[in-house]
Amino acid sequence: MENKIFRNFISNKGLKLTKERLAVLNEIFSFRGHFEPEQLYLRIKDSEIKASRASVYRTLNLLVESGLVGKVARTEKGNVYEQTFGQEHHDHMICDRCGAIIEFCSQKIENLQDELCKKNNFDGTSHNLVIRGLCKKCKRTKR
Amino acid sequence: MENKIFRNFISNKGLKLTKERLAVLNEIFSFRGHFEPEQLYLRIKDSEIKASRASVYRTLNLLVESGLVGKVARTEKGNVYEQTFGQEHHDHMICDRCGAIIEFCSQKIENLQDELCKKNNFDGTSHNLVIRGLCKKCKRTKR
DNA sequence: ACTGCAATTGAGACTAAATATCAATTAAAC
DNA sequence: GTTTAATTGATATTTAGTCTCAATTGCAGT
Ligand SMILES: [Mn+2]
Ligand SMILES: [Mn+2]
Ligand SMILES: [Zn+2]
Ligand SMILES: [Zn+2]
Repeated sequence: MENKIFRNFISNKGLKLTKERLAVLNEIFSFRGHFEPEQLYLRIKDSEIKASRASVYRTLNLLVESGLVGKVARTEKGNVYEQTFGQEHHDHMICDRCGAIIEFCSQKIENLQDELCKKNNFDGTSHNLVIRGLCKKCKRTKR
Repeated sequence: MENKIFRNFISNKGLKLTKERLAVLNEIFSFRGHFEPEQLYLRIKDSEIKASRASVYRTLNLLVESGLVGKVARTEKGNVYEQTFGQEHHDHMICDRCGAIIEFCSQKIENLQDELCKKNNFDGTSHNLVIRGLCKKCKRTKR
């Protein structure tokens, strides 16, 4: 399914459907959850059809552009991504100490955002809400 | 005023009030708006009392810890900061076509975020909400 | 199936933000 | 003034991500 959408996206842009791009796509959609480019590359490096670090980064950008993958946040270390196709929309809390990521979704907040867009004559298509702080565990071990 | 708060913070932590730290503080509070560490350093390098790049970064962290300065966002390029003392908190809508930035603040959303943090046992210290789409002007000229 | 060619790949060079090192300096407590 | 631990700054280091470019490959046209 995501495969079909990607093929469509690639062909629409006049690009080529390479085995490396498919390798990245398949690796991402072989599991659920958040991931960093480097980790993704390490997995692909040891898989059947490999792709270089450069290709992983390049394909990742294409996937974000296609809407199949989303950039969750930019942490101290780097970017964090997740598959978005077939996933419920949600936002994130990120622990500044251990990097733990908590997912949440508030329909009330979503509605208020829509309201604010209307009030500002803004045609909102996407949003990104990240709350930072300390997770339950790290809050206890503070200082 | 911010000067006094900083002195207090420094002395409470058993640190030293150096001319370099004061130089960074004063430079930041000499203007309003967002800034990047490198730009700040370049300004300080040419000012009366100088400070090295290392000291600028180190002092910036202290200022964030003290609450006088806030980390606005982590962009592709690096961190963006702003003075928070005496400033109203707000979030942003960004136009994907022309880059226009609309600032807004919703106390209702803020409250809902606090609620969600409590529910998740998360000690939230900051948040970042960006809504993307088309601004009033670009919505009209669509495609 | 063959050809032509622009798009793509990958190894490694490169960039730049941020941190670490450490000898020399300095704030401040006594 | 003396003492001492904190601080500074020049420089080295780290590292996520981009860039380069010769070799390769997907694919449109025949
Ligand atoms: Mn998520
Ligand atoms: Mn806000
Ligand atoms: Zn944590
Ligand atoms: Zn616009």
